[in-house]
Amino acid sequence: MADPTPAPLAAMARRLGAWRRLEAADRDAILALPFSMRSVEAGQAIVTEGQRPTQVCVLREGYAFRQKVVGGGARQILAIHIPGDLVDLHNALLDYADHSVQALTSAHVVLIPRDAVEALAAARPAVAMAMWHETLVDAAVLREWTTSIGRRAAQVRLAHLLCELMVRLRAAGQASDRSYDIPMSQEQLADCTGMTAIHLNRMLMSLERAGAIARRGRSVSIVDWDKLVELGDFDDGYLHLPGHARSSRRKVVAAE
Amino acid sequence: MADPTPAPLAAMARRLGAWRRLEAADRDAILALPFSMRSVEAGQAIVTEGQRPTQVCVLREGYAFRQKVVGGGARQILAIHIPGDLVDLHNALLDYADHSVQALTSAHVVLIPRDAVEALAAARPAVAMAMWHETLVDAAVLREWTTSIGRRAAQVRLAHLLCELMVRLRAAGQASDRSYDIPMSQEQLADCTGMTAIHLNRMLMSLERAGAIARRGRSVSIVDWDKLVELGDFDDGYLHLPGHARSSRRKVVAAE
DNA sequence: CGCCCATTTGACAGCTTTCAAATCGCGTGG
DNA sequence: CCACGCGATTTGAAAGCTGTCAAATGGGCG
Repeated sequence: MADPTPAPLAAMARRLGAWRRLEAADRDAILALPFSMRSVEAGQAIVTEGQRPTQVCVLREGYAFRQKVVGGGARQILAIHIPGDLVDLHNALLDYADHSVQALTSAHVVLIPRDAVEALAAARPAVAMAMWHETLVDAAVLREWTTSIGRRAAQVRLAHLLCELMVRLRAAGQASDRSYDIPMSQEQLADCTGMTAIHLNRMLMSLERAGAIARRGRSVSIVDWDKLVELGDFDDGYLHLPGHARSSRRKVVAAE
Repeated sequence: MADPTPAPLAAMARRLGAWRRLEAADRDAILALPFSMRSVEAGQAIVTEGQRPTQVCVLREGYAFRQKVVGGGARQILAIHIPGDLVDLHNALLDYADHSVQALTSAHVVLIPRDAVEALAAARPAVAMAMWHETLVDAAVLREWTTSIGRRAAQVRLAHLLCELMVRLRAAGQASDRSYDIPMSQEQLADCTGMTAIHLNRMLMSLERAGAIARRGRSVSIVDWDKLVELGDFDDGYLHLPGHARSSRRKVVAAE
C-alpha cells in the first residue's frame, strides 16, 4: 500500500501472501515468472469468450470486469476487478474461456503465460494454494451476486453493490472513508445487477432521495453508510477479507 | 461408471483424475485420506452458513444443493450436486462458510477433515490442481446461473436448468438418453431460477404445452431435446466436461 | 459552438409476484 | 382396500415492479 511503483510481480506476491503464508522461495518463484506488460483501452477485451485462454493477468492499474452474453444479445456482468486483482486465474486451468474479460477504464495489466502459472503451481504448492484461495474468494463474491440478483429487489441489489465496491476499494487502499468514484456507466451498473439501465437510473435516484448517497456528475459518494448497509442488506462476510474479524453487521431478521 | 460399490475414496480419485493426470502416488495419497461416512436425511444441513467449516464432503449417493438466505428470508439455491460431486471444496481453504449445503434427498456422504485436505494439497501438487480445477468448474457453472437469472426470461431460465441437469446427469451415468427424474420440488426449482414457485409452475406448464417436456407426477421427461435446447438458449461449453469436444450447439444469433 | 453519447423523464405494457382458494397425490390408520 | 390429513401443485384475479419505447435534457469533447 505504501509502495509507489512496485515491480510488476511484487504486487502479485503480496496479494497471494495475504491469503496464505508464503516462504521466501515461494515469493522468489513468483517474482521469477515470465511476464509482459500491456496497456488496454477502456472497453477493450483482455480475454474473449470462446477462445482458449493463453495467459493470466494481474490488474496493475485501472478497472476491469468479466461478462457473459446471452443468445438474445443481453449481457451480464459477473465481476468487477479493481487494481491489484488477479484477474484470470479461472482460465489458468480451464481450456475454454466461458466468459470474457474487458477493461472498464484504460488499464495496465501484467500478462503471465498460462503454462508458467501451471508450472509454478506444480512446483510451489503453497503458491498453488494461494491462487486457488484467490479463485475461491472470487467464487464467494459471485455467489453473493447471484443471490442478490435472484432474491433481492432492485433497489436493494444496487445498494448492496455500492456497499461492496466501497468495502473492496477501501480494503485495496483505493478509496477514502466516505466516498469514491465509480468508473462505470449506469448501463454497466445495470448489467451487474440484472436490470435495465433506465430502471437502474431510477433506483440510483431513489437511493439519493433516501439520503444514502449523493451524486455529482458520474461520481457517487456515500452520505450515510449505515443506511446504505441497511438498504442493501449488506454483510461483508462473503468478501473473506484477509485478517478480518467477522462481524455480522446485519441482524438476523426473520430467521425462518 | 461400471463400478457398483467402489471404496469410498476411489470415487474421489477417479473424479479428480478426470480433470488432471494423476500419478499412482497421487491416487494412493487420496485413498489414504482419513474419512468418515454419514447418512443425511432429505433437507438436513451438511454445512451451515456462518460456521467455520471443518470438513470436505464427497456426495456418494443422493442429491444435495447449496443455498444462501437473504435478510428478508428468501433463499437462493446456488448449485445442485449430483452423485460423485465433491461438494465442499470451497470450504477447504476458506475459514468461513458463506453459504450452506443441504441434502436434497436422503444421501450418503464421505466426510474428510479439512486439515487432511490441506495437507494433501500441500504434499501432492497434482492433486491440489485437480481440486482447484473442480472448484473452477463449479464457478463456471455458477457464472452461467448468474447470467441466466440476470438476463434470461423465466421460461428460458427454466429450460436452461433442465438442459443442464440432463447433460450433467447423463455425464455422470445417472440418466438415460431421453428422460430423468428431478428429485426437486417446484419450490426448489423456483429458488434455483430466482422466481416464485407459482410462476415456476406456470413456466413448467408452458414448456409442456410447447412440447419440449412431459410430466408425470413429479417426474419430468424430455420430449424434444432440440426444442428444449433452443428454448433454453443452452450451450454446454460452460460445463467444461472432461474430454468433450466443444461444439457450440447454439447458433450465434444477434452477435451485436 | 455544435455534435454525440449518457442520463432523465413520461407513459404504458407486460412479466412476476401476491394472496386466496381449489385440487391433487400420497402415506397413514382404520 | 378405503377414508383421512397434509403438503405440493394448480388456478384465478389483481397489484406492482420492471421493461419498453420515445423523446427531452445534460455534459464533455473537437
